[in-house]
Amino acid sequence: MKLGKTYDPQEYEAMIYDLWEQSGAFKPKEGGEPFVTVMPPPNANANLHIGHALNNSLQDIAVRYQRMQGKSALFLPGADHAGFETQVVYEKQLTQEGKSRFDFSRDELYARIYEFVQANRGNMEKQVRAMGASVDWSRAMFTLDEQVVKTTYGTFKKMWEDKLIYRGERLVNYCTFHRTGFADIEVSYEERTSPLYYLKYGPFTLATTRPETKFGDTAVAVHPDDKRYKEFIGKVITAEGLNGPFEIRVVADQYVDPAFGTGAVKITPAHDFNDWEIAQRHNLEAIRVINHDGMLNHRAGQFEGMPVAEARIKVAAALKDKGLLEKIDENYRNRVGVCYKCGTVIEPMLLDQWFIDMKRLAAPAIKELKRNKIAFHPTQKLEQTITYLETVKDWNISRQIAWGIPIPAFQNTEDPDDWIFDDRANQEIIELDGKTYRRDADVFDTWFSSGHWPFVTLDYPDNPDFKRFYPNDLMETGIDILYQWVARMIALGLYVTGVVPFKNVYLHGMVRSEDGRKMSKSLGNVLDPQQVIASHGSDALRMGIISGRSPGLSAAYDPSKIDAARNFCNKLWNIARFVEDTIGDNYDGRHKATPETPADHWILLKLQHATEKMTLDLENYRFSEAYDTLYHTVWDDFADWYIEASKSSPNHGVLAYGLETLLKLAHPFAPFVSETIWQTLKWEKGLLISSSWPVAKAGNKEQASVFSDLQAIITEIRSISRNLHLSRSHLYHTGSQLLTAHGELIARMAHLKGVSEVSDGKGLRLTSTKENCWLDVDQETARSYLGKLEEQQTAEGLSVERMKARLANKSYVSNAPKELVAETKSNLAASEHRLQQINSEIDAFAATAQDV
RNA sequence: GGGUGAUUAGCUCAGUUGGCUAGAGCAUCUCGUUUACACCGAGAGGGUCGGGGGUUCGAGUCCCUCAUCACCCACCA
Repeated sequence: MKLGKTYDPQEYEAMIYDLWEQSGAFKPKEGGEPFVTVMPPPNANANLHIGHALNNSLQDIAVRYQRMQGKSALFLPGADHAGFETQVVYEKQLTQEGKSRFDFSRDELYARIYEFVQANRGNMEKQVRAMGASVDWSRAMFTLDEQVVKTTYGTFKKMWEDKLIYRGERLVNYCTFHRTGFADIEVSYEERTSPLYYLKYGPFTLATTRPETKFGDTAVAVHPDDKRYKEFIGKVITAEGLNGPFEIRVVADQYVDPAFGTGAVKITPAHDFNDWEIAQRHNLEAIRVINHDGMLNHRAGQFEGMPVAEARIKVAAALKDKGLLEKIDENYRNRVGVCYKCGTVIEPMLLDQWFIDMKRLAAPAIKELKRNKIAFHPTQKLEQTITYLETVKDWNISRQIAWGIPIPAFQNTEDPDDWIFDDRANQEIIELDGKTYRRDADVFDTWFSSGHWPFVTLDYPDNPDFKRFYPNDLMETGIDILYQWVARMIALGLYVTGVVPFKNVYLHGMVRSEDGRKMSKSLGNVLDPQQVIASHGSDALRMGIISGRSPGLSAAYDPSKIDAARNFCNKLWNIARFVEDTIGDNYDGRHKATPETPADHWILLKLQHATEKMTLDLENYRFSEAYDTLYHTVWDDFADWYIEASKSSPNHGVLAYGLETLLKLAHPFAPFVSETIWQTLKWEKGLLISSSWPVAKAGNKEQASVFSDLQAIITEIRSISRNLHLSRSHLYHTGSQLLTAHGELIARMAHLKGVSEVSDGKGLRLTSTKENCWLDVDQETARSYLGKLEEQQTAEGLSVERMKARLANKSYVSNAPKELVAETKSNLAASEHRLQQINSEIDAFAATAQDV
């Protein structure tokens, strides 16, 4: 294969992915220690966003690395039916057609959404492929697959039997637009200005933001110690209302803050969470005033059929007319719960729902977490997860939507209290023991079933996959769903399987837009990964997106990093072109990477260090650091130094070995370009994806340090040349073996006319080396360098002073590690030598200055 | 109200257990077409690591404190 001048990802990526897939490399190999990670399932019918790109990249880097380490690596893909999310999308489409979900029965709606999802499926998987994810497609799982449903039902039944699940009428966060309840965690809050109305209630004045709920009031509450109201506690008082006088109880409760408003509060148990709590304590009736459509009901009399917001104003006005409204504080700020999808104000609504007793479910999980059974990256998130599980309230898992897994609970049509579990949930009506049961119309919260993901994907409990690959090694997902998903997976996984579901949790932060804002569809600043892949290639996206990123921290998307990564691919490409050109078509002695020159030793040592560093970083999930090492080893060490040096004396074995090593190190990060190049290596028959992680070959340290000396000389010459605007100067030395041996190399790399031996030095003496050598410049030109030399003299002098002071400090010498002290000593010696060189060079100038 | 994180070069960000002259990419300036690459090469400039205290031989890193920003949790009638 003749390689083009620049790497064109478009030309190779699809082909390479096919090659991998057809080779079976994505499947875990038989036997061996497993490494397992399951993909957080992207929405089946939506496009991947940049967060998925980050997620997939991190997981795939880990998997490819572990695969090359010889593990039986499994990256298991999936697709999410995404319950409510998808239904919302479908509802929008219905709206455009002038229809509403309420035009259909839940079963009809389910069928329609199913078709909708089927029609749009496949796109997402294509995009996962385009990102290079090395997933085992044969094990792909959809969150509505029979396996998932079956296992979820099994858990529901087990929890039912363990009394971890209960059905009850409770206040639930309810969106009157979508007409479904939510879990606490799904409600978002907005700070708003809400008028605070002061209502007259018999002897009380009480402050409320919700006068329209007064028809559901069943008490007035005061603080037990509030002297103002002592006489009323426990009494029933009479107050004037809109429709004449009414009676209401006065209760005392610690919850009431005497300092807020008037210290007296109306209690509406059916529409306020705190009031509900108080009602439980005082045995108060709960009267519904608001219907599921968000309208007031008959309880509100003349206001029946009015939406809440309108009723609020009208009720206040009516109260005012009757002289029952004392005042309105228009500037009151409070936080209002809203639906995270549509922004509709969440109404606390009394509903019969299924709840999970989270205290009991979470307790064993908390215990395991405290025993450090799961390593968190970043580590601080462990503590936060524990705190969350310790304080979490019971979890409402019923959703009044169509798109989801039906709840396998049936109610006796004759006896509302008679609920049974039955997994024939595909039927609406079942008969049992001569009785008729009707299925609960609701579906599960999608997070209830996705809480099973780490094992349901492995065909829990009987499939050998489960026994082999559970628990997972790595769960990688966004930090935004730590509680929503990760915490619940841990609790549910432990409950169902008896083992925590994964050993490591890696939480990536959010990818923000370039200007640092949140990326969102509504802001119109989302970035399509497909576009990045089209313009820069998949590898560039992978590396650019993980570069400089820390777990748990949000960071802006930086296109310059994608550019850099694209250029990096091209650098690799051209290294390959050079190496393959240099070693020629007949090369086949790849095992003889015998170092000869100092440069050979030096690059072997560099490759060894890079391998060690990257291995350590990848083992510890420090992706960005590993990439950084790769980048600079490839670019700075191999391309800029080794290749340039090898133009003087090419060592085919080391060049080939170096290229192979770099391709291996690069492969987890840049799988496409590395594999593409690998396929051009004549002596390699297999696939890079299936090859092994490099084993470091050590170079000789002393030989390597000779090359470091040469680098110092070359760098100094380049610097002086640039500073003095020299071009093609000459270097003289007085019998230096180093310079005699490597004159050609230095001349080439420092862009000199030549290097030659003389009996007496003249010109500008180099100060970075122990060798006696001079750049051939006239006194006039050399003198113009004096300023620079003096700067160096000052800096070097400071450095010497600092190190001397340090070594004079007895505490340092006795407390600091021995190696460090030794290093300081040798650095001091080197520094002193350099200073001496600089000093004598400056003195020489002074001498010649007097001559003039 | 409680909690967590962030504050490092013009911009976006690294910096693992405290270790000596704090890094990267991009941007800037100067030069350069020497048989891989202009998606390039060489050189250079740019930071009192948010402020103030403390611990230590040594602090970007640990402790205290203040400030600013971000996020999470609770949720105010």
